[in-house]
Amino acid sequence: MNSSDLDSPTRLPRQVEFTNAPLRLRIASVLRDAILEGDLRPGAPLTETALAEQLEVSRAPVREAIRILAKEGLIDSEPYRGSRVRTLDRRDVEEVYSLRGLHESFAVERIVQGSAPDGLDDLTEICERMRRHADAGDMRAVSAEDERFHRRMIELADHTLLASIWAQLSLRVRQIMSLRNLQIEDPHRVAENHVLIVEALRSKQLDVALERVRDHVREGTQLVIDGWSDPS
Amino acid sequence: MNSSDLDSPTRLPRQVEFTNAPLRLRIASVLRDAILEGDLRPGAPLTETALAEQLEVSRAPVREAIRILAKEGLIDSEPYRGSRVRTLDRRDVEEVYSLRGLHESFAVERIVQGSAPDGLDDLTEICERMRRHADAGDMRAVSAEDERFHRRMIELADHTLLASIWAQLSLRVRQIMSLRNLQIEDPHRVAENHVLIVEALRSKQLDVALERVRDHVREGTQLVIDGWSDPS
DNA sequence: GAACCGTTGATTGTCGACAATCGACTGTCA
DNA sequence: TGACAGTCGATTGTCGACAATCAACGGTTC
Repeated sequence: MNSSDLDSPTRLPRQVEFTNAPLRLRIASVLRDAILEGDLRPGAPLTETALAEQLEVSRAPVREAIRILAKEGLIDSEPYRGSRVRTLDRRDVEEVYSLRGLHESFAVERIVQGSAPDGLDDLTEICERMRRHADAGDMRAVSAEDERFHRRMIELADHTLLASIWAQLSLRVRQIMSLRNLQIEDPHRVAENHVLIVEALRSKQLDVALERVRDHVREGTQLVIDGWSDPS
Repeated sequence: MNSSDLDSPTRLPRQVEFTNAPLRLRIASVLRDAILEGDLRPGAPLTETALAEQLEVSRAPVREAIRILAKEGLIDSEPYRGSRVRTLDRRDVEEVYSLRGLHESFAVERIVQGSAPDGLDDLTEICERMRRHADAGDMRAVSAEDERFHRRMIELADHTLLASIWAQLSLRVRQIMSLRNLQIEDPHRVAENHVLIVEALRSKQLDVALERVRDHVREGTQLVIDGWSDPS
């Protein structure tokens, strides 16, 4: 398997540290990226044989990679029937975002209760970078920092199981983001929202922090849902 | 693969409908039960070759079964190093139960908001059975109904993603239950607690319902944590 | 024409063999 | 003695071939 398979243009330069990880993980990574970037559209069939040929590996690791992604919720598999990229309807979007809100709220509670005041500095840093990118009009970079912000926030909750569930949700969120039609969000407003959350966390105002996180998620949900077109 | 493998005494009579499901699922089921019943203790190594021989199948489906259980959080796998039944320390227990509380609370919110008033009858039925078993002193049956109660409650929240995450948590809870040293819970009290929850749901008193669910989970947590001995 | 029933092609499921990796062991050398 | 390189055994990783399964197709029968 050599890179630049599965997709003609640029792909898979990052994460070269995978060099001698098990093949299944590398393949899973390739497929995951393809799905999250929207190169593999929902409903697209993933047949083991075809993928194995394209990637020039045997079916075994491809098969395992597909299973991995199935467990991550990015792929639907049916015994003896094959696998397809999972399709997302409005209900799926609502479910993902509602649970996202739930878990972020939980994280906020734990952060306010717990100590770890220095970890908040990381969040502030991310906010600053986000604002700089917003000034530069680099929406892509803003999104990247956005994701980093929330992941770091979850980490600060110091809860392994929460983090692992969050990781799954986060994948789904990314898939949704890659599919939504329009992304008309004011980057400066986004950056400001995050600053407000950090401030509330820092001053340990639980209610305020919860309110702001919920607003933030609600806002994102609304934006995505509004522009959503179901695969009907 | 014939049943009564992997464990000399009685096992695997239930779920015969699996007859021609893929082998990996049947194997996963066998292993899952073994772990959940405590037959496979935490830390026990699971080597593909050995299991394949014991079960008289090839390594491929065993391998996939192990992967399935790894994703379910019952097994720890390390590349090239092998797999072991996951060990649980006090922190794991706290994490599992805290998330359990979070998700049940979320379910309660949705049930109170949503319609589905007839689904609550199921819960009432389960409570009645639970009480009967409590009268008969059949603690095992009470536990079974307990689990059924909570699963049904989650279903009533009508949230697919929640249900799937809950299923994972539920497995962990069962593993914990199978390992805890003592189970000194008054069955009648347990039954009564569940009745109270249903009443609050029926009258749509969100705050009351939430409080009761949280108390219920907190009670269970305390009971388990107190009798917990870390693998040190 | 509709229900039934093999056939067929595509796909996944299962298998046994071989390769790659890792940790532990061992023997050497300073 | 202690550090280091090489070897060895155990285990997982990968492979290609064959078997099982399923849906769709087409022919047969009534």
